[in-house]
Amino acid sequence: MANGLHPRTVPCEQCPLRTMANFRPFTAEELQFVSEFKAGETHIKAGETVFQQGSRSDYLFTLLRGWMFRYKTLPDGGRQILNFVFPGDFLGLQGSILDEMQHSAEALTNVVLCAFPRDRLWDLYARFPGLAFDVTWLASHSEQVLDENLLSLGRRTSLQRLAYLLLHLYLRAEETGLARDGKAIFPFTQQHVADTLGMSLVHTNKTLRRLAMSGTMRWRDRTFDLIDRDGLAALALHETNHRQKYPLI
Amino acid sequence: MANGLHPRTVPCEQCPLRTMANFRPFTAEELQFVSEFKAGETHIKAGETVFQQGSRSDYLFTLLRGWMFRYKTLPDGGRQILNFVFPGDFLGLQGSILDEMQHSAEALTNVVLCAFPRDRLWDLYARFPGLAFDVTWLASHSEQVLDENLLSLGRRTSLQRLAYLLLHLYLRAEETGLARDGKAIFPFTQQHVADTLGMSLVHTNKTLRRLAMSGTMRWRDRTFDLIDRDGLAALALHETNHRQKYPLI
DNA sequence: CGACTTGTTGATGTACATCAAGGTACGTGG
DNA sequence: CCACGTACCTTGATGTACATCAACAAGTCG
Repeated sequence: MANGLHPRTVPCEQCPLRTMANFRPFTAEELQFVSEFKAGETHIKAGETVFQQGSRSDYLFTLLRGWMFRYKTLPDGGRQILNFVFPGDFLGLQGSILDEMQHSAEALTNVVLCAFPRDRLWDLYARFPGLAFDVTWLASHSEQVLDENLLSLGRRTSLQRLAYLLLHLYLRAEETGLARDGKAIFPFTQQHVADTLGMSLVHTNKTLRRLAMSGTMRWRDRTFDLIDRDGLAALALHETNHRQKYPLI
Repeated sequence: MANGLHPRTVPCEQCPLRTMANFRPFTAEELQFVSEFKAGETHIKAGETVFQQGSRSDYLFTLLRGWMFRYKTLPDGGRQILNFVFPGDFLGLQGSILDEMQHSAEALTNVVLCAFPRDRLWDLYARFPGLAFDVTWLASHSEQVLDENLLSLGRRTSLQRLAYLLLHLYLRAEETGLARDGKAIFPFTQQHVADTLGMSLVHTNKTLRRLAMSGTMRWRDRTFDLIDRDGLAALALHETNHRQKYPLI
């Protein structure tokens, strides 16, 4: 396509996301508008990046298929992963609405994004308040996730942080159809986890080992097994003496 | 007032915030709607709290006058400050739009808030897309601040975090008319800073001491002096060897 | 009445000993 | 080659404990 977009492979009328539990049904008019608002798709291979910190993007995106993450880089090369992006999530709204991006986004798997031209967002607000409301809901919801991550980084121990993150990722994956029956494919490495939790790779590895010994989960070869959901949640949240409950950690 | 709100002391037509640089001018219709949307004011004394984690609030708020902060508490009593709230900021949008609050908000000074009934937010979206757009803008903007804080907590050293936070607070204060000529009243204690940056009070104190020795700022008796803006920014951002530049830190 | 002590509290400053996390180096296995 | 695993030593951050200082209230005495 002339604008660099891929022609659509999925008509909005048959969007697989619409059947997910956390999506409200669209009216016929809304559906038609969205369908026409969608300028095309962006297909990205694992490891590639959608937009770069400091650049402008003409489009807003919705993740249709795959895993991504948003991150920031420091001048010294350090990377902080801000959050993981799941199907249905908005991308590109964060860096205020019209300004330069203050973060980058990278694909963990091959990925399909729906692209919406930024300069027509105003139309959406003017003509479909219900959709505008949804956009705000998404923004405020992702803010809540960031709040929780901030709490993790600031106040939880490395073991708690790790337990919280893995549980959170599993639950999000389950919500979006990327996991079931306690099993998920996690398409990221320990380095990604380290960059999310603000700890070194080595320490992440050691902590992961300790967490595995609790027997609440297993993560090997990209495969995550949630064995004891409540146990993992307890490790994430409570300030119990873990060594009493799990002498091996 | 029957609903527990204070009658308005400031008519929206003369709202002092409207003259601030970062506010776009309202149309007459918008102004009239906002004025009628505002159910009243909430007056809070320093140290009191507007809403509590886990509670529901019937109102959305805009901070009209004073300083506040949002925070979360852990079962063990730990507190993480999520961000500081300045005049013009929204409060109560974060905990998704209609659900339970996932955080609390406390006043650092005596404070005046404008209260808007949550259940009429839909009206705003339906009738004033421009205002709806503004709401989204505010949400996405505060998300950007959270991104930056996350980067701080995850990847910066304690000295950098501290420099970044103080500079950020000063700049926000300046934007909102609470500071000028490099001087501001900071109505919070070292404990607040510690709870924001995820470090202990003792270590905050030591780091603050080191930062003061760089000569880029001074903070004593609630008074903050920004002495060398660029120097402080450099300490916050660059990974230079600070001891070369400021042998005393 | 006013001035001077005394006690209290909250914020800040400093000195340890202890521990969690980092960094480098060098393994393995696919 | 890259992701993961582990050992070693170093550094940064914590926690406890205690000293300082100012603000404030209560009480005492000239």
